Amino acid sequence: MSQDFTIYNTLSRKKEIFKPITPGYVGMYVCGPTVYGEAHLGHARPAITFDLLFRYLRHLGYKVRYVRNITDVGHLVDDADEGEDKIEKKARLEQLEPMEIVQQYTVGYHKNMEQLNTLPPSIEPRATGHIMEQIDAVKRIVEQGYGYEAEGSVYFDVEKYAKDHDYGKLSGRKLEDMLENTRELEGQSEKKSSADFALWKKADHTHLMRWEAPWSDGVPGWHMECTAMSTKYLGETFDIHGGGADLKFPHHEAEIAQSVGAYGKESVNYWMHNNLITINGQKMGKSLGNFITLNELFSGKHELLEQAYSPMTVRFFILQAHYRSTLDFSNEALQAAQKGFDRLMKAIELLPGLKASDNSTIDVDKLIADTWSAMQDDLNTPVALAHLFDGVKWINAIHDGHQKATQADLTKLSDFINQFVFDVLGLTNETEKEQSSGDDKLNEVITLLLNLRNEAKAAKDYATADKIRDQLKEIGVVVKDKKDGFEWEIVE
RNA sequence: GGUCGGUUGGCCGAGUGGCUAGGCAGCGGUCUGCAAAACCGCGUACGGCGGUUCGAAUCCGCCACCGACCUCCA
Repeated sequence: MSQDFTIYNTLSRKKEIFKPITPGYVGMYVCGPTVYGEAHLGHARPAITFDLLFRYLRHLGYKVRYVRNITDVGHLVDDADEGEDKIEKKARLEQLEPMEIVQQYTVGYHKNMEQLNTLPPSIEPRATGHIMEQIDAVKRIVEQGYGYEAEGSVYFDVEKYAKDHDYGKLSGRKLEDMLENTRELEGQSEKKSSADFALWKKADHTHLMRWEAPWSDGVPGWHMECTAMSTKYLGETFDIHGGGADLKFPHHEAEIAQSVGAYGKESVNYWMHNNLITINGQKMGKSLGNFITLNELFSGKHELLEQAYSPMTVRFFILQAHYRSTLDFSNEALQAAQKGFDRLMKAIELLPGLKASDNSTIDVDKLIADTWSAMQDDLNTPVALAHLFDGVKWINAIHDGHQKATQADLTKLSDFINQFVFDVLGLTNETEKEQSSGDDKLNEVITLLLNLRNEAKAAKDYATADKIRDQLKEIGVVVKDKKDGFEWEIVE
C-alpha cells in the first residue's frame, strides 16, 4: 500500500504514521469491562472499534497480540476509606458469591461480543488472576520512591512524580489546576495529596474478596491491573493502548505514571480512544442509569426502543460514525442504519449472479483504492462505507443493465467486497436467504403460488394476482416482480 | 471553576481553503397492469459576529449553546 497507516495518538493529539516496535508484530491492550452488570451499548463501541483495528492490522499483514482484560475485582465505589467494592456490593444484593457475579456477567459479555461478531482477544486476562503481578508492580513503585504506605494502604505520590515527570500529559491537565479544583472530601484521608491514587487498598474482614500483601490484607488499586497485565503479556513497552475516552483521566494517566514509576519508562507508543455513545445528547452510562443493554437492544425490550435491532445493525450503526466522534443514539438513526445495511447486503447477494460484459463502464480499481485509503486514514469507516455504497449502486445498475463490467472487474469487485465487508469490517449477513436454505416444501409451495399468480397476470386477472401478493405479504413473504419472473423473500 | 471536545441540510453522519461524502427520509421521473425493489434527477447545509484571503463552512479572534473529564464508568 502506497499510503501509510496513520492513527490518531491521544498523547500527541495528532495523526501519526503507525510504526510497530517490532516489524511485523503489534501488541495492543484494550481496557475491558468490569463485570458487574450486563453489557450495554456503550460497551459495544470500544469492542467494535478495537475489533476493527485488530482485523485491519491483521489485514495489513501484522501478527497481532490483542490483550483485553476482564476486571473482576470491583474498583471501589468512592474514594473514601469506607469505599465499597462494586462487585461485592452486587454480590450482597443478589446473595451470591462475588465470583458467581463475575462468571455470570463474563459469560453474558462474551455472548454479546460474539453476537456483534467481534473476534476474541488473543489473551483475556483477569485481574484476580494477576494479584501477584500487581503486588510486584506496587513494590517496584515504592522502591523507586513514587509510592508510600499509609495505614496499610499504598498510594502513588503524584506530587513527587510530577516534579520529575509530566503528570497530566495524556489528558492535558496540570497538577496545580487539579489540586486547586479537587473538592474537599469528608473525613481526612491518609493520603499526602488529594491527587494521589491508591495502588493497594487495605480491606478488612468484611470484604469478601481480599488478598495478602506486604502492607495489609487488601485489594489492588484501581489502575494497577492494566499496568500489571499489559506489562506481563506485552512487555514494558508496547504499541497500542485503547479504551473509551472517559478512561483518559484518571485511569490512563495513572497507568502512564505507574509504568514510569515501576519500570522507568512509558509503556505505550500509541494511545487510542473511542468516543462515547450519547443518548439524547448525554453520555450513556451505568452511573447515569440511561443505558440500554445489548440484550435489550437485540430484543427491543426497553421503553426507549421502538423495535428490536439486530447485532449487525448495531455494528453497522457504529461503523457509520468515525470512532473518535460521539455517536448519538436514536430509533431513527438505528432504523436508518438497518435499512442501509440491508441495502448493502442485498447488493452483495446479487454479486455472484451478475452478467459480465466485454467492457466496463465502472472503475473498480479506483473504488478499491479509495476505500483502502480511507481505512489508512485513522480507520475512517464512514468514508470507506461511502465508497462501498458507490459499489452498491454499481452492482444494482449492472444487475439492471444500466452499467457494464468485465468478468475480470466483477471478480475483482466481488473479492474486494467480500474481503472488506466480512473480514475487515466484520459484518455478517444475517438475512442469509431462507429462500434457498430453508424449508424445501415451503419453497415449492410459494413457487407454486407465484406461478399461479403469473398465470393470473397473464390472463389480466389482476384481482387474483394482487390477492396472492397481498396475502403472502401478510404472512411475511414479500414478492418482487421481475421482467422474467419473480423474486421473494421472507421478512422478520 | 479548570481541562478537552463539539455545533454541518428533515434525521444520522463524513470532509475539505476554491472541485461542495454517504446512509435514512422527502420530491419528480424511468420501469411495472398496479406495486415493491432498482435506476436517473432534485433539494445546494455547515451556531452567531468580526478578521485574514482573490476566495472560508474549512484558518484566526470573540460570543453563544451543547457535551465529556475533573469520583467508578466503554
